[in-house]
Amino acid sequence: MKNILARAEKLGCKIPRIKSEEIDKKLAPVLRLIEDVGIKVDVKSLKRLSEKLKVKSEKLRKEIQKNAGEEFNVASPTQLAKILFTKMKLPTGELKRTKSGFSTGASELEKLRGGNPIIGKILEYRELSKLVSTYLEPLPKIVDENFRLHTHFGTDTRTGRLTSANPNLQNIPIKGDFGPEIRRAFIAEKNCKLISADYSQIELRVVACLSGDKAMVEAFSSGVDIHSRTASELFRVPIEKITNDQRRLAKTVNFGVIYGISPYGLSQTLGIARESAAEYIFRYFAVHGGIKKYCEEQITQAKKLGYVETLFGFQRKLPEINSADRIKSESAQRMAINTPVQGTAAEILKLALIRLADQMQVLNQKSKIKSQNGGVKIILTVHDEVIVEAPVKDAESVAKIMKETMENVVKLSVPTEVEVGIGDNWDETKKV
DNA sequence: ACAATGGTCC
DNA sequence: ACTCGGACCATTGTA
Repeated sequence: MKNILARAEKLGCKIPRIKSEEIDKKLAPVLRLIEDVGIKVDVKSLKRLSEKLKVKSEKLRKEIQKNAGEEFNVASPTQLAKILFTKMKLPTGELKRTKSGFSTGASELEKLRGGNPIIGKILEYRELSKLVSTYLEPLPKIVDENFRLHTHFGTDTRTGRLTSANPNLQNIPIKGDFGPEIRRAFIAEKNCKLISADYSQIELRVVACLSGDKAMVEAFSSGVDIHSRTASELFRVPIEKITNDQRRLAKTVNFGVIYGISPYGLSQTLGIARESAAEYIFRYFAVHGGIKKYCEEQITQAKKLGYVETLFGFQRKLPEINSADRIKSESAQRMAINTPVQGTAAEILKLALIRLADQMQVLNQKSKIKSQNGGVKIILTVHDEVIVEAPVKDAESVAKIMKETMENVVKLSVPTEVEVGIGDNWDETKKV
């Protein structure tokens, strides 16, 4: 059995000769610098939003209790379940169970929407209180004297990804009504811009590369929208006739592939029957034989050698793959599929960070940029994204350099496209 | 102090 | 008889 790097090179990839441990060693000082620089936050707007959402959520709490006809702790899943299912006798037919009773998780409550107006209010209450208690209240308390937040990165993950903690800046909201508003509070210093550069579909591109799947390599090389292409394959419809719903479903299937897809898992996230999910998977693998083969080979290797590895040699042991417990062995099988994908994508980003840090140092030594506003600085990274702060006048050229650098850090068998955006705040960098 | 539950991100 | 991968954090409720 050939290892993953040898296979990739046979497929035409140009991979720098560096091991994952070496990458992490070079990365350490880069991460330290990013942590020390930090990212500026508009504390006032966070506090303003916090107060606003607290008022809204308090109103909702009162309405919920009124509907329930009782004062109880809405934040307590046990008390909430008692109200919904014992007192109000809402239907529990299809609902998932927890150890103590019926689940009140969002995906379960979603099934009860329309059944009673209390459900929507609970979901909205949860959304608002989450934002307030996890982001809006804590973050302003931990900014430094320059209103900057300093995260702490870690490298001790099962796949080689980075972690971010105290605070975690890798799960700052982006969706919903208030996600963008929160991201608008992550701002550039005076006379500076934020530049965000993120790899487009990096994990799927890695799948294409590691598997050599012809249809997928062709899709990425031609530059079509990958989810629409998948939808066209699944529904056997020309790509121009794909509906939004079809594309959304195909997107979920594509993510499923990265995670080590199973009919049950896919049916859960799509909220469809297991049989339908199985049919989609069947169709997917009928078109993407190379990916099917990749999955099988990863499982075979894990069983034989006890581990799987990434393009740069990071290894993850998977002893449970030979377990008699099917739950455990199948879980290990999905890890065997996912770890090389997620891990390789992480390594690509790490290499990009190292190269970017080098380039920034060179840029800052060309005294022009240097003196003004402290020069160009990497201030955050979020799995497939790098955010830089740069003087306004340098923003355009820095953006170009970032795109160029990141796209060329490795040569996969498909293009590694990077999207860049410039703005006064994090949200703005994602627009246009 | 710790597990369970739930939720945010990529 | 039911898990789609990887993280961190808040709250509740039990120990």
